[in-house]
Amino acid sequence: MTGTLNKVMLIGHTGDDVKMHYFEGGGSIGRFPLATNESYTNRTTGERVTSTEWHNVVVRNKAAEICEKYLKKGDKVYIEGRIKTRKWQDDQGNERYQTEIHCSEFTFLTPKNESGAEPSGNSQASASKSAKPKKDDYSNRNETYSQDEEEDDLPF
Amino acid sequence: MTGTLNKVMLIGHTGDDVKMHYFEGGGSIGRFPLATNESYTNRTTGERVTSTEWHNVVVRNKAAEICEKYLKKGDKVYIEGRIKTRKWQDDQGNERYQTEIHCSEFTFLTPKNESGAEPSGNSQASASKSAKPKKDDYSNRNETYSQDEEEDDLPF
Amino acid sequence: MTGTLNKVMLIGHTGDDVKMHYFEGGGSIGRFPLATNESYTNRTTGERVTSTEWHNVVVRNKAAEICEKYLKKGDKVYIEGRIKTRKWQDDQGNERYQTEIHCSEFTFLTPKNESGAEPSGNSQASASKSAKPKKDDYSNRNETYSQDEEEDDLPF
Amino acid sequence: MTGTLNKVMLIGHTGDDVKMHYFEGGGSIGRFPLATNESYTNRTTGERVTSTEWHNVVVRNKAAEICEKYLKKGDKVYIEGRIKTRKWQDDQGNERYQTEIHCSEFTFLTPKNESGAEPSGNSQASASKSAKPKKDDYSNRNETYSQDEEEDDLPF
DNA sequence: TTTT
DNA sequence: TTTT
Repeated sequence: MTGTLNKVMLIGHTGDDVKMHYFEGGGSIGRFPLATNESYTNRTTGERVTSTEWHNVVVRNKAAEICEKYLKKGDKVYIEGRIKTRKWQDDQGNERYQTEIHCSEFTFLTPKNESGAEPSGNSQASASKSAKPKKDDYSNRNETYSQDEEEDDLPF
Repeated sequence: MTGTLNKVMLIGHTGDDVKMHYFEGGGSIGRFPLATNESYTNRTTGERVTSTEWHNVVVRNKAAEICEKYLKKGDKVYIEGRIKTRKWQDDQGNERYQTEIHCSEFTFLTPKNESGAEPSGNSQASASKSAKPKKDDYSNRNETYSQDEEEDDLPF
Repeated sequence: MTGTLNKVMLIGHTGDDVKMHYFEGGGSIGRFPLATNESYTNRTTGERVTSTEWHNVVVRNKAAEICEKYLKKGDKVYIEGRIKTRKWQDDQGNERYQTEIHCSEFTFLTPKNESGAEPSGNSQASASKSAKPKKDDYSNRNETYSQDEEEDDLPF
Repeated sequence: MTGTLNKVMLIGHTGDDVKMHYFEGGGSIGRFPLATNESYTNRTTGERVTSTEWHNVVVRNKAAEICEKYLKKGDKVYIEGRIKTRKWQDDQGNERYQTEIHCSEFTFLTPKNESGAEPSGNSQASASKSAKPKKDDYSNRNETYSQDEEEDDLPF
């Protein structure tokens, strides 16, 4: 609302497989860590320094299921979404914050035959069979997936 | 390094003035909170829900000084940068994390005469006087500022 | 398809009102020019040079109608979309190309009371009345609008 | 100037090698075509349609040389830059327009050993030898390159 | 702590 | 054709 923008674009490698969590109403979310790298030259020492930044990526519903199915640890992926910081309490009662990337769009960048684990069967089969595929039909692994932002209102 | 991308683009309103911190070597950083808003309709209740996301923006050196000078609490601004999560220890010795947006580019979006506080003097004066302005000369408030990413290697 | 990305993000001022075109099947498109500005210092002369870039923005259906209603000549707006180059033939039979920005998301950045022309009536009224607003209900001018990318397959 | 934004982000495959052009003063530009793909389902026929969009990418100076050296036809690359439409006259005296993507940043996405043609020698050698590498030293193919936007004022 |  |  009110003319603001909250947009994140990442290209990185996943640090783990997608961990799914299913809700009672039928919704689901998937989570996985994504690493991006920075490298720069330290001005005083002239040394090349590399550092890794880890992002907590969150995907929902159909998109989560697609990621769980096709995205394997170590794969390269483009992620678009927004930043969301969740507040929680640790066991000492302290307020803690966790910043997450809520993903609205993604594109797999690891070539199909190089992915850590490959789904069996042909992921491209279904599209030609269905005259009017639903919006969340994801028949082709090699496609940009765009999450329908309004498809749910899960409490997170 | 290795073909990754870590990019954030925000349009929001600042929640406070820029707080500066100066280092001994001459470097400086500025920090300010930036609010973005989300609004969606709760599917079950049909209610319109609005929520605010707060981002910790960090700017460095010359860019920090420009923001301190021209950016006032409540102003609208476009921020581009990267996500960086800093680790720190609280007084109980727990590891804590703080996610920041390290700004590399910004554009003021609040019209000049509407800004909360206006700098005295003419911010456009210097450019025409100097035949070869330095890269970090920011003579015009109404310009996109692009931080020279390699200009320092401050320990943050 | 195949893991590509085609993304444009613009903040600029509209050079004209939105021109609508209605199709027989009920679809519509709107077009308007958007100006972005660049300014840099000529290295040899030390002069400050300003240049304007004009973008041909194309919006469709409901989004087009919202833009037509609320976006006036001179307004500032954030536009997100993709680049599309259309081929056409001029009257001498030459192949010509026109590059357009097909808009999928936008956010008005001109404060409500400053817009060139204001719609009469309260644009915020409808949301609270309808328990389950349709996705393309745009009851609030001050909101990011996200076009449903798959809602049509118009031949352009 | 004046708080505008002109940003393009592409991930695509190059359609050709980089064509270089050298200026007398020492500057250079490189040009290459970049393909992005779109695929959607035609609503009436239910058919899967794929279309390719070609972008004219322009890089300058050091960045151009790096692209010429490391980027081969068919490689996947991330390109960031701005849209610029050039006006020219055809031989019939008609005004023609050509839209280009002026690249300010890029990241190679094709794994090193898969690129069409590999540079001989070790592209990582130079950094460790020089204590204070120049900003435009590009010792590592696997890095995001950020063009110094103000390094020249070529007339294009 | 912002804004509409 | 916009804006500052």
